[in-house]
Amino acid sequence: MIHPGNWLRPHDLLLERYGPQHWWPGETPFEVMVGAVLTQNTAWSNVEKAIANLKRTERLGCRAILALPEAELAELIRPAGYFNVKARRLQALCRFLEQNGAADAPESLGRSETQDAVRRALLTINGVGEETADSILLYALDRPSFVVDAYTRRIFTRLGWLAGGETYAEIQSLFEYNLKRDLTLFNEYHALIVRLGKDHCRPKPRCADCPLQAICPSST
DNA sequence: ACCCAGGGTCATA
DNA sequence: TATGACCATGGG
Repeated sequence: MIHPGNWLRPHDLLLERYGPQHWWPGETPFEVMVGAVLTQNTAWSNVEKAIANLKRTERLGCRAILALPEAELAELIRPAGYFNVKARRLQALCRFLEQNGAADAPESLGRSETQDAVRRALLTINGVGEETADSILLYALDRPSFVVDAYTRRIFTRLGWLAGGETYAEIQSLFEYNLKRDLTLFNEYHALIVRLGKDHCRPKPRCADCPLQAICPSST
């Protein structure tokens, strides 16, 4: 471990500033899963347009998405970018849900299995990598899996708590080892990291008025 | 006209 | 295991 610091402190500082985020922005577990795929390397504002199209046409359902020709699905999600790739990924996800008896109740996926088993299963879906799997686990299935995204890496590298070259699994382990394994904590922590990232931790940092100034070396 | 966003896959070495 | 090309829209 590079940094022996208090890994809860950033969470507390962010919570103080921003308040509870109550993530994920989505009304149902299935919508969360769809959003997790659509937001891959894509601004959330674009994902919202795509999800709005699915809702407007009453296609925001597992069976509805499977019943749609791939090209038509791609057209509906066009604003989210990579629409051909993502149309295939969404149908792969829905096929997986159906094959696992969760087509009519996505939130029930893997209820009788361990978290690790569900994670490994999710990772077999084409288009579901580590971050997407963890986002689904945490925000759609209520499983305490810590989500690591580009903001997490960037923010904690700037804090000096990461070297920058760590793998996803290494970073996730650092958080999970140094924090109490708690659904609400993991949920809020990642949401707050994204909130901070959008305001202050773009590639060009805006350190002025950053909530983490108290513990950030670049603010001196 | 750039740069970037809440990644993942596949081919290649 | 580790890079690099590729996927594509919309907002700053």
